[in-house]
Amino acid sequence: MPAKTSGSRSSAAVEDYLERILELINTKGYARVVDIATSLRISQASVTNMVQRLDAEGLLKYEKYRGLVLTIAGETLARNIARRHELLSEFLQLLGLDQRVIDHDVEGMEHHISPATLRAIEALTDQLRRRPALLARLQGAAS
Amino acid sequence: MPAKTSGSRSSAAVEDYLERILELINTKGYARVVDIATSLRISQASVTNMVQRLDAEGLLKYEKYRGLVLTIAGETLARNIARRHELLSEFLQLLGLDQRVIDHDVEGMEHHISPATLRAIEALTDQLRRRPALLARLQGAAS
DNA sequence: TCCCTGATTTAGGCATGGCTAAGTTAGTTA
DNA sequence: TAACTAACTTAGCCATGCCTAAATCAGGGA
Ligand SMILES: [Mn+2]
Ligand SMILES: [Mn+2]
Ligand SMILES: [Mn+2]
Ligand SMILES: [Mn+2]
Repeated sequence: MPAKTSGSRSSAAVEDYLERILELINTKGYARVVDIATSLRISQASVTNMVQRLDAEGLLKYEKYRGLVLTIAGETLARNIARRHELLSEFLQLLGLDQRVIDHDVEGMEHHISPATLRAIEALTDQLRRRPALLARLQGAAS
Repeated sequence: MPAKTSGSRSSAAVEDYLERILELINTKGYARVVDIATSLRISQASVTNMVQRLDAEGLLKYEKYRGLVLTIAGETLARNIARRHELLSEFLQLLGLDQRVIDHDVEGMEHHISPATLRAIEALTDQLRRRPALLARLQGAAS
């Protein structure tokens, strides 16, 4: 595994971990292995493994048996994926989709949205919010 | 590897292979290992491997050193993913995004769109086509 | 018919990201 | 302070997919 200065793109798994870790820190103040595992519905062993990898990649600081904190790089990535999640979710909510469907689809789609696409969907969402009539016409297709 | 009667969800890789195979068959009448490899930019060895797996899963019929044909199940899946690709692509084109960005994002997103979301985006696309004014207001954010 | 060569397959590896089972650690509690 | 236990780590596996290098096959030309 190279030193990973800044080049390599993050995988969907890495993004999901960082997103969840940030969320846990924001809601309960810390993110322990067991919390992350429960939240992502994977084993504690898998979390330990990934956390050690994220530490090696400089996305968080980890002390064995103790705890972890995101680095600036890690928090930046986490906020970025969180934003994609949030925006996509709002967009699909506007279309009247069932929240379970939204949660499922967004969790996958969020990893494949480039900045330009994100901006475009954001702009569209803004416009749609001002056009309830148009949105009403969409409801027939929802969920 | 279980018999795979019908239950297990297809992976993104499987969907990409099937989509490309169908496209090759539609454009040049057949899909050879070398064509699939070139088209997906992966090695011929990887294609042979996957093709044998798809045969085992009943998604296509494969004769070693000869050729392959999609089964009904395989063609159904292929048409399904092709449709998701097409629809997402049209939607993003409407938003004025650069085609390279679209191709890249769609290739990833298409694997995470459930039927309900697909219908909703389809309905939205239909409505947007009739509202050039609204779309014009979006162009500032594009690519 | 025999050979050449492009197409294909096989063999062996590697990275990612999961899992279970079996220890280890450390904070709480008696 | 000694032990209990929840949290954590380690060890060893597995599936998915992709790779390169080394065979093998098969169709067309000499
Ligand atoms: Mn996700
Ligand atoms: Mn997410
Ligand atoms: Mn794809
Ligand atoms: Mn596609």
